[in-house]
Amino acid sequence: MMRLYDTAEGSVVPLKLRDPGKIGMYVCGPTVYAPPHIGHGRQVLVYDVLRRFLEWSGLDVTFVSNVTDIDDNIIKRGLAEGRDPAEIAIKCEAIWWQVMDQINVRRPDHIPHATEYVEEMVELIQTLIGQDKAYVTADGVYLSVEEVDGYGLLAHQDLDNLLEGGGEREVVGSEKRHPADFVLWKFAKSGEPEWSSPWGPGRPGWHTECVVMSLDLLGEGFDLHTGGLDLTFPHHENERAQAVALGREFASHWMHHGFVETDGEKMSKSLGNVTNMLDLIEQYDHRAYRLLVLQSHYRTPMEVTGASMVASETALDRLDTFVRRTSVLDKVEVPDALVERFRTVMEEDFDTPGAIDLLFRQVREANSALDDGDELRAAGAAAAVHLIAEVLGLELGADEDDVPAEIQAMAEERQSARAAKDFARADELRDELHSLGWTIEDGAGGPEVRRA
RNA sequence: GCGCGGAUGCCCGAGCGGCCUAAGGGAGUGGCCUGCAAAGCCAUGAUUCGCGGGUUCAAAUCCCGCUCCGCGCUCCA
Repeated sequence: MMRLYDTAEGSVVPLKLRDPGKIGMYVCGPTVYAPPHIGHGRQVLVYDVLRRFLEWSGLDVTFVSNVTDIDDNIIKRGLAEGRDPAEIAIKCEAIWWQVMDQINVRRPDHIPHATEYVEEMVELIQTLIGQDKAYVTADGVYLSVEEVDGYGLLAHQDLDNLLEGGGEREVVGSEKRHPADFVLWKFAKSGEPEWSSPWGPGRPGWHTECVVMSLDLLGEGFDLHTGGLDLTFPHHENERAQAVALGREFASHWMHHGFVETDGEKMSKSLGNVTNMLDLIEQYDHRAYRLLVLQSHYRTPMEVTGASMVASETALDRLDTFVRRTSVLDKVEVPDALVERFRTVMEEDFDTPGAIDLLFRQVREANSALDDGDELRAAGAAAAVHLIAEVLGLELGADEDDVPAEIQAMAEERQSARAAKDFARADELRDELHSLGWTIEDGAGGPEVRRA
């Protein structure tokens, strides 16, 4: 039984399922107005791994992640660059999926777009107005937060506290009934994209999107709602508020992941620590960031620097070398004890660092066994490594390039030189191969040539 | 100001009352192996867990105060 920290509860609790054997999860997806950054990267990686693990556990997972393609940020950028906001959204979404493919993040089962759900959103707002839980003002339609039981559940603060302090929330000169009331429908200013509604042309508010789409695709009382820590309030609070106002059961479990930090150091390409996923993938092994994300617990802040990316790549080399070394072993079943350890670790608040720990221990176990000539023991540990890596979405053992004839010839010449104890010539050839981008290692089974 | 979370070796990062003489990864050092390397293995590395108090037979882990950092209270993964 999976246990997860629930933001509403403030503690780790069993993840209860509405329908046994099935789980519906809603992951707040991107607003497509810029390329994904490493924060998005952590987000998609965390939930991609969770999904893979839940499926491996035998659950039938419905994974929904939206694309926000109506938003102030998109409009703002369109205005600034004199472009059609819709075109920006389409382009940015294309880049998003391109990045997802490159980092081996699986596509959601459903990808609802805000633009496809405007009618349903209007309907929802209409219902709320009919119940006098929402009201129309000069600039839009607002939800009356005081009508909502337990508003502040996720924020862990009451309404008064939420209003004090640093926020720039509009209070003075507003027609809002309560300062915390939030917008469900924004009337369009001239030049802005608009959809028609009974109250006037405009666009839906961000918080309305996700309630409508999650309830539509996953149904009332769905299992798991996730997102970044920053979405807890107001976004998720306000989604819930609308559902509660409507008298509908919303998500039963709230999961939030921590932020990515960069040591106060400016992230820049020249420093080798970049914030943009496109640059990150270009500069490092596309699996390196996944491994890095996996190595820290999803709820704690995580440090990303060029150095940690390089460290992650080196660890990946170790894993790839291991896979190469063990590929000749007979395939055996993963020992039950290891399967259970993996499951136990992961089920306790999604402890991926614990899983990575287990993974590397098995690597050492197998290498050690191999050094001792115990292939059977090595095969079991190696099988565990493959299982864990697969469930975590880590692709190991990169494809080997074919060795060209001339490279092969040089390797053979080196071997002859070694046999003749002409080590000077042998080392010369090894250096030459290296400068051509090839590595040669003398293993137990003879020299092995591969791409450096 | 209020709320939530973080501070652990050279770096990343687990641990969250006794199994901690603190996991795992990366870097370093010594050794085995190797013609030399590489890979791999073994060993080594925090007597200490931001600071100051306290509780306890026992604290990195609990409580109080403080410092610094992040997030939220406005759009944000």
